[in-house]
Amino acid sequence: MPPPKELKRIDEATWELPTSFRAGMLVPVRVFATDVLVRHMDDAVFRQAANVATLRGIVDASMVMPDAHLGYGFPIGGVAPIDPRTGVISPGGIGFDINCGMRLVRTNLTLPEVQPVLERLVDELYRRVPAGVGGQGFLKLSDDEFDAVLREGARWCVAHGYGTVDDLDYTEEGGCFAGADPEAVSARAIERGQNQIGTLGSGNHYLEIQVARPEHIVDVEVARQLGITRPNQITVMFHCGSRGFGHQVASDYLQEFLRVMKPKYDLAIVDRELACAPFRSPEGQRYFAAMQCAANMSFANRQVILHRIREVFSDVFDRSAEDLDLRTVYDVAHNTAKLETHLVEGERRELLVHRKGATRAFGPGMAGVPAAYQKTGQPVIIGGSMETGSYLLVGTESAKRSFYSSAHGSGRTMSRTKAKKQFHGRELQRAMRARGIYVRAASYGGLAEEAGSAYKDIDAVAEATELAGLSRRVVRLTPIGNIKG
DNA sequence: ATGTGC
Repeated sequence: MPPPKELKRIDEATWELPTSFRAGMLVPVRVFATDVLVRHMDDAVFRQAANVATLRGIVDASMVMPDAHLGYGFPIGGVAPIDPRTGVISPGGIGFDINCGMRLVRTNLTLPEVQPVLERLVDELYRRVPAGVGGQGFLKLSDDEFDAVLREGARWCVAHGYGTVDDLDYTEEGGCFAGADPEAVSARAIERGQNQIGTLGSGNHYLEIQVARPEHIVDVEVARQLGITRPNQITVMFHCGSRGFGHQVASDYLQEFLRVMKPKYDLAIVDRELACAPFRSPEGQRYFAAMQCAANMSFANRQVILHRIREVFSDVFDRSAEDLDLRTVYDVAHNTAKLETHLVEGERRELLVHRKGATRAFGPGMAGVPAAYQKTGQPVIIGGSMETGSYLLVGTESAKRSFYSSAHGSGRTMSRTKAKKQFHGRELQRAMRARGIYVRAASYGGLAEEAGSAYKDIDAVAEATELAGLSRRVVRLTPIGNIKG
């Protein structure tokens, strides 16, 4: 389906849908994408983004990132800044997988050192990082310990031997959202999440061994400052979130919001998937506190996964993790809502920025960017499909136009069902091995769903992200080993 | 995304 005829081009990679597009729109829809990406965007994305534009308290625009696709209520790749004094908080604008995010880890190893042991490395990682639906971790936490994880996130992990202070310095918010309150979390969510720390999950969650080929370095100087210094340097990237825990938190509050929305707050919504509550209401505040628990659970999850990665590399290379210089380049969330101060029409305003399938992308010099990256800007990670590669980028000053938000991945072009029919897991695994990518998967059906051709062209997404001014490319990372959830 | 849907 072609994009709606009301969509007007503003510049090379920016488009707008005016408020006349549908009844009730308070602000326009702003789409950041190239001509090709806009033409291939599911038309449901425009409809959903227009629905988001009707939410109480939305400021400036309902925004769409270059990799956007259909989501629950909001598009995946959607950004909505909402006034916290007058507006709402909506779980559909954050996603079921709260603080789903990416972590990039660098090593001082290069391809010739890793190639001979690649299969053993991937097999060991597959053994030590549980993947798949319902996967349970090695960490058995007491009720009190899990409570502390929800309050402290990755900080708890580092305090208990799973990582270094350095990891926290290179994690968004230091790996801990400050307002987390476990009192706001249901017993059922805790039951589901308690044994899931250190697990990858399923769907498009993965753990990947990558190589930074010299010809794929876009900005040598920035790459150097981010620790990518050697030709064919090996990196490890993984993508996962808050597992059943975040899913339960989202489900609990969606139900509650649907009950109270109309009778208690006279909130009318155009799609029930946009269920929301006033941010300042008791229900809104409790969801915000529970959502931050899930964000912290997710930071802890990625921190423990890194600990396992260090153990595996250390075993396989018979060298310490310090000696292998296994360091976090950055850990960044792409499913959150955060209170941030932004400049709107010359006025500084505190806004609740919903980012769903959208990466925070702070520019150089901004508070919240690690000291070592103050000059480069915050690292932004765009995860591609397991066959094609991923990008490391950095935030820019010009990203103020998206409230400092960027793309987060490739975005699907083919439904999971269609991909499963078209591809076969086992064959795909064989074909990938022949092309130099060794992949282990929790399920062959799940592997088929993640075939590279079921996704948008990652190069096109990264290029559009840069053209729209949302961030700047640093290096493209190519997979050589992959663990699929 | 998810002990995968009403």
